[in-house]
Amino acid sequence: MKSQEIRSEFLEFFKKKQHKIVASAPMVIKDDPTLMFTNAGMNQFKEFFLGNTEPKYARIADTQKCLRVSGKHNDLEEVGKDTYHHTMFEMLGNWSFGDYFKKEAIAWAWEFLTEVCGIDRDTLYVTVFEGSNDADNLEKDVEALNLWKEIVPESQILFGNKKDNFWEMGDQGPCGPCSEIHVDIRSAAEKAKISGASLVNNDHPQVVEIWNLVFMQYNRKANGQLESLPAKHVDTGMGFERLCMVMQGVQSNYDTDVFTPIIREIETITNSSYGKDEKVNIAIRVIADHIRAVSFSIADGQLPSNTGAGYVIRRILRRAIRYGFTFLDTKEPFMFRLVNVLSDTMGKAFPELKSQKQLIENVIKEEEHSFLKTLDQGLVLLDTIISNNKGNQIDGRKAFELYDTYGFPIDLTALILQERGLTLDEKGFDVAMQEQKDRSRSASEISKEDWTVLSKDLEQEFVGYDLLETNVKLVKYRKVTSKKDGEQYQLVFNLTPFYPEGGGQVGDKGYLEAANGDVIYILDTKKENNEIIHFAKNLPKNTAETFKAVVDEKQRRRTEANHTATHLLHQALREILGTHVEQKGSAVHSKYLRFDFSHFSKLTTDELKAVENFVNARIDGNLPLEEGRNVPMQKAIEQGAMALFGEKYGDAVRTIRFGQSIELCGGTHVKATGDIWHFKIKSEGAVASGIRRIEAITSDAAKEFYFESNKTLSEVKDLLNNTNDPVKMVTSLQEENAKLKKEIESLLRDKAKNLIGDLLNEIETINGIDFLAKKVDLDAAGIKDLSFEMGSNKDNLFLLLAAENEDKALLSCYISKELVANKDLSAVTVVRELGKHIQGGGGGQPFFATAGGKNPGGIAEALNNAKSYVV
RNA sequence: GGGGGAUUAGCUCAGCUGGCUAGAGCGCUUGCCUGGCAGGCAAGAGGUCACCGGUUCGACUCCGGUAUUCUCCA
Repeated sequence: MKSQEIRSEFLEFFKKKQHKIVASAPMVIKDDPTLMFTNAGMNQFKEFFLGNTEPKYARIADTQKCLRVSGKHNDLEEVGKDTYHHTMFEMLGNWSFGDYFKKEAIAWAWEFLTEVCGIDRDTLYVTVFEGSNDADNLEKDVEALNLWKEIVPESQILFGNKKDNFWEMGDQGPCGPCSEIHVDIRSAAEKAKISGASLVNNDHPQVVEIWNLVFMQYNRKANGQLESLPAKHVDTGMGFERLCMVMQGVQSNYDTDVFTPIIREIETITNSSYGKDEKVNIAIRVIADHIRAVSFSIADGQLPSNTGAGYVIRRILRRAIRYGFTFLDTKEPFMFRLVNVLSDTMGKAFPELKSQKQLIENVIKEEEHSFLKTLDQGLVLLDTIISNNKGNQIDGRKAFELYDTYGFPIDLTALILQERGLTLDEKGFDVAMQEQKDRSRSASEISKEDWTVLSKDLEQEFVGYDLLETNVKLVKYRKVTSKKDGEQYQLVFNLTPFYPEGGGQVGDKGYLEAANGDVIYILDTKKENNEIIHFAKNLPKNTAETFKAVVDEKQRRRTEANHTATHLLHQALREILGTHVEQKGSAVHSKYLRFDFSHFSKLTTDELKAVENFVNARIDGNLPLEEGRNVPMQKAIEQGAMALFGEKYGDAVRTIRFGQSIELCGGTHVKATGDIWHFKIKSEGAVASGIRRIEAITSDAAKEFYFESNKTLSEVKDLLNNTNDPVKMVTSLQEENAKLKKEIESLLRDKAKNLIGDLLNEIETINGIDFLAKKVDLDAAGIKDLSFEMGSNKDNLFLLLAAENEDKALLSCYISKELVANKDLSAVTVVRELGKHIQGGGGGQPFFATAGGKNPGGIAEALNNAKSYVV
């Protein structure tokens, strides 16, 4: 069976069991601070398990793209070395939210594998949780055991410990026992030698887990205790690539038709072959895996960058480039050429790959380019380190610096050292790395207390679209402590006018007012697992009373103007540049807006002007806001609303329309475009290959901008005697200035010549040395010029010049190089010794030195004593 | 968010421990030479040494801050 069919058979199977089939959520997570990427099929349903939101369907099934590269599940460095680890993979899953439980989950899993997929029953093993004797004191999962006994021979049922058979998504949150299904795909001969049962959960590449059925029945609290969940859920996950391996009768995920087209392409592009040399095999697997992870992330709108999720993507891409560089001898960008075949094979199930193909290629190519440059630079630096090194071990700290500051991969360093017969001080490197980690951790340490729940109000309504002020009651709160912000309280209300940060728009600020007039400031508002969390410095004294919640109106109004302007800008760009323009990021603050979009070249001045005019024309039109709340997704799309890739939308969406601009948007907007007042682009530039950024201002900020530039202009005009053409005036002033400068220069040159002439005449010859000590009326630079000029006229010159400037004394001494060499004279000693008379010190080079001092009265004395050096 | 590095001519970069009248290669301008292959020779223009402040007789160089950017950690 082809992988495409396996995927659709799975979805079809559960559709028949009354499951709603939903689309994969984006792989990059945007509204959960605890997680950067979707790392399990259940992520998009987390809020249902936590009970923050009521699910619309009790049964759901899907295929979810996942990425495991950081945090608890970190497989990155394993990928490629074996045949079954991946960064990105698909997770097939079926869910029950308070609906069916263990009985159906077990029976259906078995039915799908044995009847739909036709997998031999004798090759399957199942595991059941054995219970635990630790603090949790959990019982054996007898319920699951009995259910399995009905369909599987007991010899194929095994017991698993807490590590393998008790699933937890993190330190806190829902959890429960699980049953795994493993499959033994070894040859008959090998099966005869060792029983499959003894190899389950033993990292055998051909006895692998393919499906995990999790039975969520507990909630883990911050203090580590478990409490029973009111409604029990089922969460299952089956590795798609592994299932394909079993179904296609091959021994490795990389031999399934999910990967073979990519591998063939790598072989062609890099002129290598898979299956001969293990080092090459590893490199090819790394590249085949990573190109998927990176391409999907970019399609989800996450570009490689140097922070957060973007940094993880960059690291994955660089790891692949590195393997190519070392083992496939690729010294030019090549990964971007794989996007084509990837989009051909997976574009059907994931259309974002097809529509974003050009962008994905551009971004990857650009990254490859810059990393190859980093490698080049690193190779040079490593060469210098090696040639300056004594002994045959390289200091670990040096290697760490190379890695930390210049981004040169440590394994490449080790490899190169090995080739040259040197060793790396790995301990020193590890120590330095640990120090770096400790620094980062202590800087970002954050501790959260358990929520104090005051009432069980499930619906936390957002009323901020209509109200900026309303009475609220506290539902729950907790204290969080971090090094950066100190102690803060997170507050959740039954309803709130505060907009939580999202869709690029910043969270609202404002305050809470108690009945007695006490005020608590709300510093920021964010969304976490579909709850609106308000950040405050203090906790109200009486948490039970009703508060007046007031949003900072000025900031909100300005932000709204910028948000609406962002929509109009988006429309303008698509209208003027073309429909290839897609939003790639957006930041809406009260002071400015920032909009990133896909476009291939720099905008011309004319285009920028046209965009500005387009937006301002719509502002002049004073288009009213037409808001649709709870519009069915399908209907919104039919109306022409723009949905963004990498965003998660529900079935009912909110549409925002101003004239012809319609977007799906949860943000807040002006009542009519006239409120924006004016739109002004401040800058346009590139953020990545194929991505441009526009920064702009509106309303008060635009007023301020014009006020300021107008003020400057009037001041300039004022200075130019109120001319009505300041540009012409300044141009002619500049020309005149340049002319005058030249004239002054030549005059000064003449003057210096005369001065030099005079001074040359004053020189007395003492013992064959041309000597002169004199006070002149010049600054330090002038004296230097003069000295060097005179020095070029005389070969045996001893020149001491002094000057007085702003109550300070300056001495400078020039001694021709011949004298320095032959007579053992040094200008440095001269100025140091004579400097005493002016209460100062100095230095320089043997043939020219200067000294400064606080006592101009001593200049005469210093000049008088100069002669002693030549007599 | 935290650490480290970088910012010098249009471009790519030197400039050690504070004192060199801030340099090189490429590019540019001008002139001359020349049957070519990045033509040769000569002359020249081009610098707020990122910005602000401090230390010092003296800062491209040292210290603090800001901006931009690279990089590592989270």
